Amino acid sequence: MTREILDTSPAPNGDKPTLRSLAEATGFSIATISRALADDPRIATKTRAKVAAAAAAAGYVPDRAARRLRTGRTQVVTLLLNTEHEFLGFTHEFLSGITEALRGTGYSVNVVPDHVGEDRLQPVRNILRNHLADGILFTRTEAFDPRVRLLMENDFPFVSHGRTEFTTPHPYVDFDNEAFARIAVARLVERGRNRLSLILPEDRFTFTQHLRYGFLSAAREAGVDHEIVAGVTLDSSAAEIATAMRDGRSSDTPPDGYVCVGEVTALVTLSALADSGAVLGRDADIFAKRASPIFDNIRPRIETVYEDLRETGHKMAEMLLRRMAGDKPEGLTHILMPDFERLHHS
Amino acid sequence: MTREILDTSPAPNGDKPTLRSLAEATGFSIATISRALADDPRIATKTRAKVAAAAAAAGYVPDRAARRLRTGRTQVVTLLLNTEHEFLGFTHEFLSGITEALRGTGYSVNVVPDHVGEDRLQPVRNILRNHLADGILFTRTEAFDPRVRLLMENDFPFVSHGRTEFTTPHPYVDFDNEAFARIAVARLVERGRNRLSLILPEDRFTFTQHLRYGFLSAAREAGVDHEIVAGVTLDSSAAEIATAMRDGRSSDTPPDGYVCVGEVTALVTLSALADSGAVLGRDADIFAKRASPIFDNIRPRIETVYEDLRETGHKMAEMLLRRMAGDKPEGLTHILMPDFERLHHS
DNA sequence: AACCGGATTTATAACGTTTTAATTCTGTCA
DNA sequence: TGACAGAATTAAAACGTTATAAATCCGGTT
Repeated sequence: MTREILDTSPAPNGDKPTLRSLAEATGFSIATISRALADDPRIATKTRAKVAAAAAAAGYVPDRAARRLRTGRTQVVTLLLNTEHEFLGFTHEFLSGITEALRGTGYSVNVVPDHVGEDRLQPVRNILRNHLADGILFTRTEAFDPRVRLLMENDFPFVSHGRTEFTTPHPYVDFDNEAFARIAVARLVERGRNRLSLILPEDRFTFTQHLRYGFLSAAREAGVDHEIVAGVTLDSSAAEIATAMRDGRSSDTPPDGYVCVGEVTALVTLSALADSGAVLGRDADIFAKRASPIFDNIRPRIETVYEDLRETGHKMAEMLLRRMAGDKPEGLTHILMPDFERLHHS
Repeated sequence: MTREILDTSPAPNGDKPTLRSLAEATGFSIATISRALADDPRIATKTRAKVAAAAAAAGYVPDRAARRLRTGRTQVVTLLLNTEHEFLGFTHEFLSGITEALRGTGYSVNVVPDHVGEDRLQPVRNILRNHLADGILFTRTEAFDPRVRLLMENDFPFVSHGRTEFTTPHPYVDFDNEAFARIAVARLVERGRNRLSLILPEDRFTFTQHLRYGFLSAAREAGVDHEIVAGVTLDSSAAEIATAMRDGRSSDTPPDGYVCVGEVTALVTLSALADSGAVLGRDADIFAKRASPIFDNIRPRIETVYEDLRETGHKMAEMLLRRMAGDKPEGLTHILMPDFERLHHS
């Protein structure tokens, strides 16, 4: 009878160690146990040691729900992840970097889809309103990204992948896309190319401007012809990009140097060249940015530079940890440089 | 004075609607509000309507921490994700499928790294012990996967990507790798190839056995020579695979038909062929499985079949939802077939 | 010997839910 | 008129934590 009544407690409990069970085991009160585990100096050192031992013996782990309810802290980091387009391998490397940095910190990663076409603010509002996370990471940052504005207004910890043009500083990790574009132009010009072509991402993203500026100014400085392909972006389908490429090839003066910001674009360019009878190295050259090792095995070989997304994710998560711990946003920025070395990434 | 004391509540609250605030607003008790929102038939229909209206007006959303503490349900699904190796695009497509299926269900995805080299059981134990999720998804399933055993013992909801050889049924989604291997062999043989070669994943994974069986039996039936490359697996570094490939090419009777289970292997094979002076279509052919659209733009073209990982993730999440809702594991299995159609995946 | 102050400890009230057991309302029937 | 069953509501406890405010303890003074 009695056991039936007791049995109705919501969590079967079993024997999960809790502050209460530790209190009973050690003879101290729940409050003392709690403080001792937090290493509160008001608790006698000897007591703290005893409690720590008991906790270890019982394998005590604080209940996240209870702590969260009481403190309002979730111990969760949300990643707003674009699930439409991907830079090959982006998601994998990026996410791996994040989980790696968060390992052992007690924080876990929560993935929420971010659709560029829809309202990008909605998931953020949801997180803010219901305190669904202690911090946010996101990608594909826009020049005046509304998410950045909203999060700054609420003084909510976040790190963006990519800069913005807001004057107030905020934590970010970015790749130096301007430097990439300049390097790409320089290398192609060195090879004697003088009609350069570039396909940009959508205008809204900040890095699009960096790429444009780097490409245009380097090309002007070098005094070579150059074009930014119209009507198509990095996120266009492979088929659309292929069509645009073919159109370009059939011009009287087709480009002879291609700067490719993504792997898909690079492959499409490569196949468009092959399909139009042009020979790489003779009729044109390609310089591409890549995030995965596959280009080591693409033939003909093309020159590439590596964007380390694992490192990017790692750095972003580290910064977010600091920000959540209360650090001021000021110093928390990092810019990764194009990497020439990483040629034989396993 | 008084306001200072009131101000010490841990969550600033602000004006976040809660059961209590709804109770005050409507004049009903907290218990009634709770039941009304759950559509409990014991509450008068009129009352339920009033409460629903008030909740909607206030934009009430139940507090996850409180509900979790009370009920023990987390509303979280954990994905054990391999962060070492990746099938190109695997993570992105798979994760997208999962989040898509979970959209609007109130469940969120939590990503926890799974290192095949280390103890794969540890994250699972952690989740079970501390009730960190209501369900688990994982990949790279082994024939007698200890995670499956542990989860079944605890009657904890999960869906594996890949089958096991346990006799007790459990939910899974798998790709028909045996069919893939048979098709690959058949196509290569049709093209007149009679010395086939295959690089397998590590032996521990169930799908390795399916691939092996499909390959060996199809090759025997067709009466062609065949080999499974020794000393190297799908997860070996590109460099190691390349070396093995080159060794194979320099034999007296090099293979003339390659079955490639992953994209990296296919690209390495392609580059090894090119580097050794062999011409695709004349000296050898490749048949590959792919999970991303890039092969449309690889030249020379190779024949491929598509494994839809977005669909895989979607199905797995759907099944997990059913399982968490209490469905029996019996019917919850699904096997995806190799897809020939998906040639121009955007 | 009573007392004081700093060092330790503890009772207790939240945090926002769900749910058991009890209570209050209805209208009906004797 | 009063009792009563059924419908509708509610008080209160609990989930496991943290933190406020109050209560003990102890050695050293007066």
